[in-house]
Amino acid sequence: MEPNALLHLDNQLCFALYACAREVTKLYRPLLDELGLTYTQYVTMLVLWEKDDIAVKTLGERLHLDSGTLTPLLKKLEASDLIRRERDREDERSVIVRLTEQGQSLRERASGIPSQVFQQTKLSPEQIASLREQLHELTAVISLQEEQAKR
Amino acid sequence: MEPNALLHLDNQLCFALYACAREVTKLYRPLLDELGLTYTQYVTMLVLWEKDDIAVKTLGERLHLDSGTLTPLLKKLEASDLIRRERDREDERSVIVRLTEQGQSLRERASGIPSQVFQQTKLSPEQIASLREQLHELTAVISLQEEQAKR
DNA sequence: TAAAATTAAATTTTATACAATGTAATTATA
DNA sequence: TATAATTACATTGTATAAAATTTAATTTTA
Repeated sequence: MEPNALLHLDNQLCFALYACAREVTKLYRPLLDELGLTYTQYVTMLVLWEKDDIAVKTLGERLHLDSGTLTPLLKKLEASDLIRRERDREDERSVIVRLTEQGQSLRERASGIPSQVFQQTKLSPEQIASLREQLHELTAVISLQEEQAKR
Repeated sequence: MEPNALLHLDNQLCFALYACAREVTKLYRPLLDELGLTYTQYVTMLVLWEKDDIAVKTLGERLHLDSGTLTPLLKKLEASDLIRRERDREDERSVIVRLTEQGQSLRERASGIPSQVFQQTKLSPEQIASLREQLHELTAVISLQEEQAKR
């Protein structure tokens, strides 16, 4: 093997992931601009479109994001009238997020986005699904490691 | 098919990538802390360890990063005495980056990192290689799309 | 049940990302 | 060859990310 091949950029899975994730995000930008959303705001809305009336904590677990990222992001979505934030009366430590009418209806305008991006990837639905599952598994393994590392 | 299944978070390849990339980066953090590097600084050093004496432009193409990200990052690496930045005398528009002695020698301290991370992924070398190649291909396809979109 | 521990958000700090703009140097062209 | 176009980098502004700290609320426990 070549000397130090393990340190070569193109041999790093981490870099392949890092670069690919950013390129894919870039594909969304022009589409999301029309909705007035950033990519992170978009995935936040995806979660809420599936089920709103959830705590910031729950959102964070779903998105792998903590309050340092979510709090300002949610305030912006609230300023755009897409969501409302309200303290949970049962447990005042929690903040509950719910969609406004506008937030609900934005879903329709977003509904065409996945297929538009899909076309640009030039991958088959099977390739997409396979890649997605490999990544989900890897993410799950790593999340578990990090969970355990905390103890 | 379920209504709007295309908009479900777990069906998005983009989110699988986005979440996985961040989790993998988190795995590196404790290891890179010992070297005093952030993840982006680490991949920058990987490029330079392969070949230094290159322009910021070249670095950016290799890393898919622009000067808005690289300029401050390189200034920090210079402040840490790992690199030097110098105008190209042949073409004063370019800035050439080269490793210092310290930058060179940091390579040895970094050499064990890839295998340490590899172990934590619980993937076989073949699975890693396969996933990496799928991501490289997808990145290449998308980069090409974006290249063409500019015209 | 009062004190200690835990939890959920918010805040602060540091470091990316990237679009848009500015500037200086270089190259192309009328 | 003067000027227009291009190029490389730096700067500015906006939006993440994530660690660390703070605050307020809730739960556990001695």
